[in-house]
Amino acid sequence: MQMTPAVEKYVLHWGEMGTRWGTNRTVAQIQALLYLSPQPIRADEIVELLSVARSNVSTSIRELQSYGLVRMTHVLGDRRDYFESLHDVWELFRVIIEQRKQRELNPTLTMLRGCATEVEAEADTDPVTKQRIRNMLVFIESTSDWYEQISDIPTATLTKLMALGKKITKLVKK
Amino acid sequence: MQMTPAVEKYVLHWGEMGTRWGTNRTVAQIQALLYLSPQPIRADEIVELLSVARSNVSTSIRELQSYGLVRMTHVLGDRRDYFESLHDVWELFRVIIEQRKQRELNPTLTMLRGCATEVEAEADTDPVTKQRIRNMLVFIESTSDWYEQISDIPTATLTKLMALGKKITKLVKK
DNA sequence: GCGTAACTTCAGTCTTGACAGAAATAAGAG
DNA sequence: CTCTTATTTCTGTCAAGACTGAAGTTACGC
Repeated sequence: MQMTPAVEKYVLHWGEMGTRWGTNRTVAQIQALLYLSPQPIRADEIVELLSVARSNVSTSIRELQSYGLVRMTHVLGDRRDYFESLHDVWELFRVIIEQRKQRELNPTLTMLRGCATEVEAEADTDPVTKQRIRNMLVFIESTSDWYEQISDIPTATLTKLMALGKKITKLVKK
Repeated sequence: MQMTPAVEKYVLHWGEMGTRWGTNRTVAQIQALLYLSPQPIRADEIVELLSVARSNVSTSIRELQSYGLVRMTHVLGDRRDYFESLHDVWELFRVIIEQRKQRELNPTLTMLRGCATEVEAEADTDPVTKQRIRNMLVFIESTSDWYEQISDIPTATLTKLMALGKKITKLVKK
């Protein structure tokens, strides 16, 4: 793997975006690097390429592994660890969405269900407020259910569905 | 508006989630409060309810307004500003997604297009890397196009579509 | 026009979390 | 069993940015 200007641009931008997506710059940069790399690469190479501390690479890779975005591999006769990212973009985003669902949607669902029942008993809560809580619950619940169903549709089918775009509404209009 | 236990729980959780979604705790808490409130509320009420500084409320509301999530209203004979959130959950999320698209997807598209052309000229870039950049570009492009088309489908239609779930694949399979 | 009420901007403080470097652990090789 | 190499964990530092309180604006009533 070598840092051509285009690769560098990609990695830096990805790092920037990573900070907006709830992870930190280094984690996102490493993922970008592994995504672009034709071969699995070692931690010490990453240290070189990104100019970050070895310890930082270690913890960042651990994070990426915990998300299921990065795998460790080995080379015969070499005891150092090699790493590679998922390479299929769809698969990549499926994993990311799944993670976000786990960490954001599910806790919110729990909270909303709690609120919805709790609020029934509260006589001093405005009915409008009660309704708003229910509306949000229904929304998050259906988003969650929808995702649950969509997540195991094969990539090829999803691509076709997306290509349909708004034409898809014709199905439901009639 | 009054802070019953359920409302408090909702607001606190929403604030927590807000930090993950790229905004800060107070901004998200205020949005939650305004969403739940049956009537528009004043800045000084928010100060009371959330125990934050007046200045903090001021800047947070400005941020919410800039996103298009919150509107200012007035009461006859009262020169203080009142605020209310969008109340339709679908509308709310449409606005949020649109914002994120602007701030994340669009810049990434620009970067990827730049990289894709730039990389063509680079003889020392591995063909695999080149392909990976193109793949990502295609993915983000189609996501962006898809959203563009979906975004102006009316709520009622979208609800029906989502209710279909994976049944929708039948359309494309044949 | 002066005083006051509503709101905003600004400057400094505090908190959070990313990161580096050092110390600790593990795992082979001889 | 000791030395070396690879990796991880820990601790302290630093920077970004959220938040407060004070100073500054604006606009309205009298």
